[in-house]
Amino acid sequence: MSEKIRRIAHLDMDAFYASVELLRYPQLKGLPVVIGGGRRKVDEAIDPAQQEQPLHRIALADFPRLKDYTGRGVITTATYAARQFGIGSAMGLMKAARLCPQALLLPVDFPEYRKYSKAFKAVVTDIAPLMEDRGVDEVYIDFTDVPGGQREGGRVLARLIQKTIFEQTGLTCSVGVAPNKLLAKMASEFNKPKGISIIFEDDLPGKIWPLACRKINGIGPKADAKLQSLGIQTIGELAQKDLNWLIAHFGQKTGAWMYDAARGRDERPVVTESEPVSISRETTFERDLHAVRNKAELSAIFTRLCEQVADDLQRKGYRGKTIGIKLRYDDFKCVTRDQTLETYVADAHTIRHAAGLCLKRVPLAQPMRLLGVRVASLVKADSLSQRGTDAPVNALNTTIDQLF
DNA sequence: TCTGGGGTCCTAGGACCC
DNA sequence: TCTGGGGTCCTAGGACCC
Repeated sequence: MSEKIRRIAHLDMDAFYASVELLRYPQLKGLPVVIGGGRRKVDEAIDPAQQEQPLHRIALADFPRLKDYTGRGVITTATYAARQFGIGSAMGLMKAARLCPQALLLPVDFPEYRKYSKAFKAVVTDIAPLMEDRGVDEVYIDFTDVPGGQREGGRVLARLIQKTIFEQTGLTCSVGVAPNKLLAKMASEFNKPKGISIIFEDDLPGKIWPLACRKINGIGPKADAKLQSLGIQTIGELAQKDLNWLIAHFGQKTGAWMYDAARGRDERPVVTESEPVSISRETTFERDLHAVRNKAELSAIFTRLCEQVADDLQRKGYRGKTIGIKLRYDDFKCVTRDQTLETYVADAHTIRHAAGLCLKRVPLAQPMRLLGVRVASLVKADSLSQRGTDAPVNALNTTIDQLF
């Protein structure tokens, strides 16, 4: 019997939101469909007489079209048929409407996607318990010690998971299995949709080095542009640079990380649980607002954001002591301010007060398009002193808590 | 009528302490 | 008086990801 080797899988649902919508609206199969905006905004694109109807009861001919949409918003997902028109995710809806006015427009329905997300993750953990959640449609799975996880480099187990997810949810996914997360993530992209890719260490020169550096999870547009300006296009070219050269150009941490990444090295474990670092709410306004001219409107939005954050904190059982705001001006420039309090809080009033002080430290002459409220330095509410929600957490309290 | 919302992590400077 | 460190916390900005 051969020795066990580390086998990490990355599983990525195929066109997740669109696939969930197609389960509900099979009549949309093959048509250009775009998902984006909220139901209310999308409603405005429907005949007023139909607006109270659930979408599934609206005839295909009456479905909202991209051309009838007005306002801000971006595309979350576009079906393959829509992509043929040059439409892609993160594109503005208005721009997409110019490219394909007749495309059908569906509102984003997060509760529905979450339902399917839970369902497919339950299938995964049933079969392989060491799963790391990477968002609504992605997970890492440690195959190493799972029965069958070593067979054919992980292909047998990947096939089983794929098949069971399809049986339970009707959704398809792609899986990459490799010696670590870095390579598994790249491998899952290889044969989309419904793909399985198995990568071993020896595959590095043949399958990884020809790829663009941008395929490395963690190299984004900025780092890629800088690499290109240094004459590096592929991961193979990156792997030819020595450590000190990379550190000189990208800094100690990033340089060393790039050096390892290009060699397919990554020791990060699959993490099954983690605590949140911050909780926030933000909103882009329907139109740009000005601190003086639109004071009442802004104030109402600001209060609502604080209430929502407070509600999120309480619902999830956290308190935080760093309160911050974020705003984006009409020219898309962004500023943040934050302030750390003496105590951990989770109530809307305290948050609103602290966030208000932050807002006062920011230039407000320019019209803005977005406002956000954030609470960080989180602790679990039940880990705090018993003496009620407002008990100060100062040095003395901490000492007492530790003593008893 | 360009450009959402919710996150994490890193850097870098200053304050303050040892 | 001058000369260094190291460590932690706080704050602002930015890259990146899903």
